[in-house]
Amino acid sequence: MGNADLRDIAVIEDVSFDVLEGSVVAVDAHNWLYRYLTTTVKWTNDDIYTTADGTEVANLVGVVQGLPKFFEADVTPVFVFDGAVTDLKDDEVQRRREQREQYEDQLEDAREAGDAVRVARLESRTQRLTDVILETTRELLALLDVPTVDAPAEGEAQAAHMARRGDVDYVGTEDYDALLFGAPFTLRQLTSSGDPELMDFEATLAEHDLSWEQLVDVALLCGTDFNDGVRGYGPKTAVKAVREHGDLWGVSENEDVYVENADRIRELFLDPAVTEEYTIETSIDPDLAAAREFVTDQWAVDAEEVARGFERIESSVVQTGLEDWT
DNA sequence: CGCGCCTA
DNA sequence: TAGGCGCGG
Repeated sequence: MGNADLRDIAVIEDVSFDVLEGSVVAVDAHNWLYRYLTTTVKWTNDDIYTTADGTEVANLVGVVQGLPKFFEADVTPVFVFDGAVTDLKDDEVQRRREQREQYEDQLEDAREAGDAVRVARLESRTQRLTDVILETTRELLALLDVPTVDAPAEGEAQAAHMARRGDVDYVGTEDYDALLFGAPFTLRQLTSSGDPELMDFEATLAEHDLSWEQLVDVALLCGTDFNDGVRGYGPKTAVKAVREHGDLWGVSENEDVYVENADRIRELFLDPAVTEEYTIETSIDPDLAAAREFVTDQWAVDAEEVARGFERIESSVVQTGLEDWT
């Protein structure tokens, strides 16, 4: 079920944060948040991020700690939020829900058995983006004057569309799917401490002598978020087959393979629901006092947890502003 | 080369 | 979740 197969096909290089200076990145908000909640927060005490009534607000800490990385590199993030899920995605959502319930059962067992390592591992999988998390993230970003865009459907598709139009320079997501949505340049590992990876769409097509449509067909054979791959087809065989037979239909006729919903999934990647009704304001003027009040008073996050993050936001945004005026 | 299993 | 290893085709 390999999305990771795409990694073998993609042309990826390490870049330094310096080269991103002055650029705009359309960040897949759900992907970024999920990443933050499962990596950063996992190692720390849950209680810090939970309000008195048990509401999880670790996302607020994640936003405050995660934004300085962008600002200090003089990179403007645009957070793109998912809209409605497609029918196909519903299946996937359902599948994940079932899997999550399974994990939660296992988590119970592990807790009872006192297996701390297992508990930590399972906890990272049962994280989820609640309505409260999404809503409070939006509110905090608004207070910090960070631009957001609401996608009609897939946030990743919307981000890719914005990049294709030239309204942003990069898509930011861990997901290799961005390549299938035709995002020209995708940045991975924006949440981790090391250098980001840059995935190059045109270079990927050129490397394998494929068109965009053919690349999607290759992915359909290997497997995507929306379909299981065809048994026996990995990156190498799939590329070879598509090039030999032109497209998925050619492969189907000649090699007796069948991909369910192929035409719908193809369309999902090649012509997804996106909007051009958005504005991206790159000069950021955060209301830090209001943001602090929101996080530490309204949501009762320990002020010490976010003090350093707010300081970094304050100094980096002020510096950026000064640079802009010179 | 693909895949499943395992470990970090 | 990614990367390495050994099997089987």
